[in-house]
Amino acid sequence: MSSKLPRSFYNRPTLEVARDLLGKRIVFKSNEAGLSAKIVEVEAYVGEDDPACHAAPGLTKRNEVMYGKPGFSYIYFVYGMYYCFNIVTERKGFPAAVLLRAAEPVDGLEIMRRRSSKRKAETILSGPGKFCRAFGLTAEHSGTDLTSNTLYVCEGIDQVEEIVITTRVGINKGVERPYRFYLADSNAVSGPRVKGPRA
DNA sequence: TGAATGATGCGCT
DNA sequence: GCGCATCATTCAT
Repeated sequence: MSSKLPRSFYNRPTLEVARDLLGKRIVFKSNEAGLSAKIVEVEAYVGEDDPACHAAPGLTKRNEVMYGKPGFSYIYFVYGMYYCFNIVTERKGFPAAVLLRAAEPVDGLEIMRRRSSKRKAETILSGPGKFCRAFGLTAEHSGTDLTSNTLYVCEGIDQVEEIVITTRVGINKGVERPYRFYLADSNAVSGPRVKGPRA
């Protein structure tokens, strides 16, 4: 078992945390399964001044986790059927988080495949809704401490190579901000690619 | 291979 | 009511 990231990792500027999460491994242990995956695509949502951030309207019941301590999960329900998994960043009181958009299966592929409508490994976790469905994460898991032993991030296995920085996907406000990060050589990235060869 | 669209429910004005 | 940090399916090219 490799080393779990400490809370200090998350208590930093959100754009740095987002970039540094690429290549790391997300781990979820439940009664049903032990799952893990390599993070290949993320987006940053940074404070009340970021119009696309859920904290833009100020503190509400829904977004209160983002105002709390860094290193906790923020999971919300969207479009009537999907969940999105985020990691809270920066100091308590400053609302910011990193959305996990895509990953590559490492452990528990068969269990993820059973929960997915997809067959190929590289498509099972290629999207924020698909990631939560295959991992079995729901609103029940929002507010979980990522320094716990059930849900956490640990050091990556492979060396991180080229990182692409571009604009976020699926939003209508704050579209110009370059807050999306992905690994250029991954075939599991969900959204549009800025450049590069086709898979 | 890409554009359009329906599914489906919650939070907030 | 409307909009939403989505996805799978359907239809067109």
